[in-house]
Amino acid sequence: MSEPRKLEVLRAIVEDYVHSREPVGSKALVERHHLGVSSATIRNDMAALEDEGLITAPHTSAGRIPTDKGYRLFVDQISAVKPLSPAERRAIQALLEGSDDLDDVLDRTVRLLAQLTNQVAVVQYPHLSRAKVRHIEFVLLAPRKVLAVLIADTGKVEQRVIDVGEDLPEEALAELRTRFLGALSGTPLNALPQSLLSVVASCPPARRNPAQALARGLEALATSSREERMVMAGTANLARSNVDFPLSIGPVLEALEEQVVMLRLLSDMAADPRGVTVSIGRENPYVGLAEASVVATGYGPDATAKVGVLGPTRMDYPTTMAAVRAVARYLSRILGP
Amino acid sequence: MSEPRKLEVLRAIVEDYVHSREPVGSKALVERHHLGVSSATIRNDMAALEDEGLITAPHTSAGRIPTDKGYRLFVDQISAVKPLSPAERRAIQALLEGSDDLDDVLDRTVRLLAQLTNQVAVVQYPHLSRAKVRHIEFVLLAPRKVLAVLIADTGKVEQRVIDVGEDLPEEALAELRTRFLGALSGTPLNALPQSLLSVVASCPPARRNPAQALARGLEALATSSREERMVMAGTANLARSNVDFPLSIGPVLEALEEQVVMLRLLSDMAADPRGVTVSIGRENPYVGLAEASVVATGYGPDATAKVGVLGPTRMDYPTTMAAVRAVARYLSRILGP
DNA sequence: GTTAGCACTCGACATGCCTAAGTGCTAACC
DNA sequence: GGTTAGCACTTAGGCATGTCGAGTGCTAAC
Repeated sequence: MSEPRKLEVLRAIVEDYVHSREPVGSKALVERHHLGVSSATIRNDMAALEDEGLITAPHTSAGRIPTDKGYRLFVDQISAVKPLSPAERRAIQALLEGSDDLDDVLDRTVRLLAQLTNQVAVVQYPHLSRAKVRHIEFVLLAPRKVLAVLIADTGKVEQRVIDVGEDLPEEALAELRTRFLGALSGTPLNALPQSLLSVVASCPPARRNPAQALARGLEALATSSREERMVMAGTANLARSNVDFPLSIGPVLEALEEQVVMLRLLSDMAADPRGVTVSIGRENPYVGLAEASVVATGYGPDATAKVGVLGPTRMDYPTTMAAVRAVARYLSRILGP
Repeated sequence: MSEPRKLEVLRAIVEDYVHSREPVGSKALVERHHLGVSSATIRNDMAALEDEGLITAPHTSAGRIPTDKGYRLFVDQISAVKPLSPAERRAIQALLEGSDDLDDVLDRTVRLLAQLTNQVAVVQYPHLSRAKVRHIEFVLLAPRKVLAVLIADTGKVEQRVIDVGEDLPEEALAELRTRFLGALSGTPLNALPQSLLSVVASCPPARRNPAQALARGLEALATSSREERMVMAGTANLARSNVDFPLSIGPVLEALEEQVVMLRLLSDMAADPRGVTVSIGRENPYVGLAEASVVATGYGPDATAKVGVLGPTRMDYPTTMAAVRAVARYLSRILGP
């Protein structure tokens, strides 16, 4: 029994199953792919593959379907990255033009990716570690509530309402604003926490408490804002591939709605040497995604922000991986220098 | 054949069908509801109701189910608003506490509403017509791209990237910023277009073009920003009531994803004397929502922003309407003075 | 206007049967 | 040893058939 042929058989099974979404048997296999052996031989190979936990039979006398482990092997060792079609290239190219706003670019990207892959696409907002403080604004909303706005020179705007704990007259707030702005303008966001300390220290004792509250708020803005938001598209594609989620797409929708879950998931996906990371079925930390796979990769200057696709375990990995990778590259190019 | 009893029969059919999601027949009807007549009489009434297009039979010998028109009559004339359970009241009360950010409040509201109704909840961002300009910031992103940020005294922050059409040195931009800010600070947002005209006019001719571009951008921010955003929750509930969407929930998900569609839909729903507006099945302008109903109402000072629920035509209207109304009231109270 | 009764229709379900697909195993083959 | 052919066995799925129950519409009587 030759080892390479066994892998070839697994590859054929995965490809056929992805294509037909039906268990694939030994005979159909030798017909569709011209392996030079008979179906009986394939049967032996398949039995071996089943022993290794790479494929499984839904019931006696049906064909085999790949297991999560089988997909994993397929993705890691067998599949070749499929080149994109010219039409797809063109669609991605079109993104380059007329790109204005960050929001705008991400929105179009995520829609495009959803359309290319016929699945749910997710894009995380880029992390702007090198950004510097451009402007700080405090707005008095109610006697004790202050809206803090932080504008970075990259164009990112973050806001948050802060409870300063005591009544603060308008003039006092204005004074604090000039103080903060004067000291912090141009500070890189990741250096903000330290700088904030000295600003607070420099405040007169009477203003110390509200200044402290504001500083905490700004710090939270600078750090937590990093990767907390995401945008997605193509949820309707889930419904089309309804069959692929035996139970229901409910849990998947829940996961998508709980953005925290998705963000954690994306962040946890370690960088892969081949550039695209895949998380298959039960490998996913979230139980609702036990029948889903996520294909993701980083983009942007240091590839910390993620872009990815979510679909059924039974997905066309080579094509999806190619699309994700291509989109990430173009995205990096657009957002780059 | 008595007219009031006919309505009573329609009511019973709607209620039973909503409860059991199965066509309801004459015999079951007289058993469950103690109407004082026999099933044969009910059959006559049902035949009449069918002639009027209020109910229909899926096939020859099944019970009847309400049509869109039947639901409409039910909602308009028959149903009584169901009081909320104490638990529900308590859940809504809890919203009042710890309410900080506008984003925060809306997020919690929409989740709560989704949970209360077991359906998809939608909340439109409130329209802030009385807001005034608090601050304007221009950030140079690239040689010709400027990020404009508009901060209102209500705490609303809007941003947009503007192409000024020509290279603009940093100093020139700073000069424009002081000019704009000086002239516009404190201007009500709805008076912004006029004020912008005079600001542009006051600019030296050399700066006229970029100033014009910036003014257009700000104007767009002030007007379009009004009600363009919404937040939603509970899409997973769609999957649970999968059966209720005979074809697929795909089109519904598409409609939800295309926020423009939903925003139009919500805006178009005229105010109803009873406080809650209902749009049933094919009454919806969007074809993908032909099997869905939307229950919505306004909230906030002038009730222009909408909060609502989307679910299958076969939904528990009285309860849903009560929940929407209650949530809208509490929301108004929180955001009010 | 209401009721009882009856013939009729139709979906849902069970049963039995058959076929196609596929497996595992054994014995022969190279 | 690896490969093949052949065969007995299993099972899902399609199909025809029969039965049952729910429900309707209609007519005649109350």
